[in-house]
Amino acid sequence: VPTRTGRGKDATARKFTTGDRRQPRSRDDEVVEAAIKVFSRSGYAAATVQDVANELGILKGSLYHYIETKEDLLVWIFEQVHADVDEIIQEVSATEDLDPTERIALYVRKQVLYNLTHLDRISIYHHDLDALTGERHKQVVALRRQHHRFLTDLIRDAQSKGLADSSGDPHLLANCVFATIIWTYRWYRPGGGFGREAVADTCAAFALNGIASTR
Amino acid sequence: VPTRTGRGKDATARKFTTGDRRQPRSRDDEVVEAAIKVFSRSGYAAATVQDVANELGILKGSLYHYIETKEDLLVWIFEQVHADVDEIIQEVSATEDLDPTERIALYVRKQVLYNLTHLDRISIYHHDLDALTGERHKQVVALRRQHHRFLTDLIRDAQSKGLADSSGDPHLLANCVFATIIWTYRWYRPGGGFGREAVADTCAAFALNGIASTR
Amino acid sequence: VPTRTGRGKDATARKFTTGDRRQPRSRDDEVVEAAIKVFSRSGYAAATVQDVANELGILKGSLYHYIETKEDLLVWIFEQVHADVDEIIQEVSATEDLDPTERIALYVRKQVLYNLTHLDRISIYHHDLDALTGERHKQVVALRRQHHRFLTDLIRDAQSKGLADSSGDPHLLANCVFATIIWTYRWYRPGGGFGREAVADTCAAFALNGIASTR
Amino acid sequence: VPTRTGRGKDATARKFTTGDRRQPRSRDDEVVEAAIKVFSRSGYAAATVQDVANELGILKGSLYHYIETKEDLLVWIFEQVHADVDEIIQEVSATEDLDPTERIALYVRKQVLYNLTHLDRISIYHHDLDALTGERHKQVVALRRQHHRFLTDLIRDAQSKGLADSSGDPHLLANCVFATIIWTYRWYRPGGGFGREAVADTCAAFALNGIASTR
DNA sequence: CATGAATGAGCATTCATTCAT
DNA sequence: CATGAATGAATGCTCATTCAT
Repeated sequence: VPTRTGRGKDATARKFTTGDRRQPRSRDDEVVEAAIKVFSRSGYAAATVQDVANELGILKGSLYHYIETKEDLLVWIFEQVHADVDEIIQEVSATEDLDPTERIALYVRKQVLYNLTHLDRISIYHHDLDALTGERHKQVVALRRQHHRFLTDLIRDAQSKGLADSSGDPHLLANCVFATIIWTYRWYRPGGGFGREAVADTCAAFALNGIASTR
Repeated sequence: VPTRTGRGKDATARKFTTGDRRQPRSRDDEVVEAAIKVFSRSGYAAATVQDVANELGILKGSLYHYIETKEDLLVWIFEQVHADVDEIIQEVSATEDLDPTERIALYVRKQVLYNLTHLDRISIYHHDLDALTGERHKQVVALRRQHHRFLTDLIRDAQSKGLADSSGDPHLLANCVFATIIWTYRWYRPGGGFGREAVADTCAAFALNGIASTR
Repeated sequence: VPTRTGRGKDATARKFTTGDRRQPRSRDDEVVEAAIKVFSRSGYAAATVQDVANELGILKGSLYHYIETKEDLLVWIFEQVHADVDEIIQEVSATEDLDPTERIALYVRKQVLYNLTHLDRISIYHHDLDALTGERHKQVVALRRQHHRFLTDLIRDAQSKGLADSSGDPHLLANCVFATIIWTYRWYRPGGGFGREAVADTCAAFALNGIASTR
Repeated sequence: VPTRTGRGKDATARKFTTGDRRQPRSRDDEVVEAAIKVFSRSGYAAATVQDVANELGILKGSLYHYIETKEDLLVWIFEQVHADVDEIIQEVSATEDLDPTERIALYVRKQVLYNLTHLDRISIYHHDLDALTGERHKQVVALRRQHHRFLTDLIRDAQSKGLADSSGDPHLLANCVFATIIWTYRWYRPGGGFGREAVADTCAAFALNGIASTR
């Protein structure tokens, strides 16, 4: 396992065109998009820099005008997903007049919808974390811990308000809810008979019930 | 294209010492064990045959006395896990006097316990399926579909008996239950404060509630 | 079986600088030339890709910029020889006012001269045919059959015109003539006392006499 | 190309059961026979010791009870062929009342018949000479030079007696005659329509005519 | 920006050979 | 004699990365 002393090509953090904001699509964006397509197909380890270059219609050597290492591509994908996922958490936090369970349901729905709409990114995000090395890996783990805490707090809140069964440990339950959200990337097939909304609803209901108080 | 024209190493299928049966540990078993250790650490793609050989304390070339391809190691791991997992399903099926939800709870508990006890194998089993090629891949996918069907049938049964909420599609719910079971391999850390039994109980309760009829 | 799924290096067939046409020598040509030198020394099977790279003064890995497989080198050599040999046949066919035996003599002379001038290529061409696999092998065999037929027809023609002994089967005699032509690569040593022209003359006379009507 | 300092396993030269002499078939003979079968199929370089062991129905390691190196197998094959070929020359020399051309014809016939009857050995003998290393290689080359001289002398004799065209150099003509004899191993297919005798006759006639005086 | 030749380290796999049992 | 596990060197091939043009 190589060690990599993250000395980014650009001191300033890259700002990717994310989500819906329409901007003139930069070449950097296309590069990440190509990497997403390729890595989601074969996995980061099995994918080659050549594959990404092919997807872009340029030569392997030319790709190195945009990246310094193959891992850069992975890092940028993670950054992009993180930006999107953070935004979801912000939106859920900003919504007013919700009790904890309603907030959890909203979170699950939104996150599942995002996952189903960005299956490729999310596959990489959850499948290839361990391909990140050194500092990069630590950073992502730290961020995920934050997400975990966000959900754990909501669950604890729900429990204390009697809206959720208090016999389960909030950490364990949070993991179960995350399982419900995340695992979708492994089984959902677009155009396979289930609409995204239906899946999001079912997952939200399942998770909600899962932690529900069984009065 | 000449590759792989018979002269197989052993026509008869290998029988691995699986589960609890204590037998004189064969070298083949040690090989698989080493592969499990190595692959679970770095992933199949990133792991090298050299790594496995090192783990065994032999040379890379010597390992080829036991295998024909690196993929063989993966296949054998899958076979072993499959044997174990099939057995769980058999046991759950053979248990008498259970209503569908009780049976689901038993299945979740048993399977989660197995996963937590064999985190390494299970990581590989769920992480590196796509590294299998051709016929092997198809076979595993087919077997998993059987497992999916086993659970789907139980859920449908529970719904028709009023033991589960009928508003969710059994297929989607089965995926959610599997998520709960499987995802444990990604977050559970042995010795991290939660006992296996506690986790199994929580997961089973979560899954049960998840599909339960709530009123 | 995944091997070789397209993404070929170059869809268009390579055109090698063959025979006398003097052109700016392309790197591809140098690669083939190096392969010829190496393979003719030790035989295709015993030669290593490393050897060819050494001959070129580059690293083994660099050679793979030009080839996809070691076999490619062999194929290109065969293509080159075939182009040359076909041309000889064309020239012999195009020559006017020759009776069959004169045409045979011309063919033997030309072909022997070519062989002696390109001993290295021809050694490979006749020694390592069986190293070609699959379709490639079939193609070469088919082409050789054409050459065989060309000569057989000439012999038959000569026999029917009373210019050759009719008691010998044309196929067998063609093989004997080919033996005379081809085997030169095994015994001729440049600078060994015999000039190419002298050898060509002797071979032509030997072959001609060999099939000639003796009375 | 490795260098091998021939320290034979047995100081005394091995005596193989050759030709028709019926003796209790020793295990050594079987080993050589197996090697002949295998090497003639795939060539010495491409054949593996394992292949030979398989052919014998024993394990690779066991084969090393009979040989010291893979090359031993090749050497023994060469020894066997040489014994046979020498015998042919002895017989031709011993035949009385023959003029030089008759003697040449007899030699060609006998040798071609031998080749066609032992295609496998002969293929190896003529194809894999260069796989022999060091002293062994030199010895074989020396022996072949003797054979060449035997034929050259006959041709010179015939020329001086006016039985052959004197315009061709005896050395070159000898090579042409050898070509006719040897090349059969490359084109003759048993059961392919031509009987061995017919081929031998044609070759002898071709060679005879080839050197004949064209008065 | 892009090209494409070159690097060099690494990888899966093969195989002749050895040797304790 | 035979086995089969082990060796160790080599081989074909891949690929991330560099760089002169």
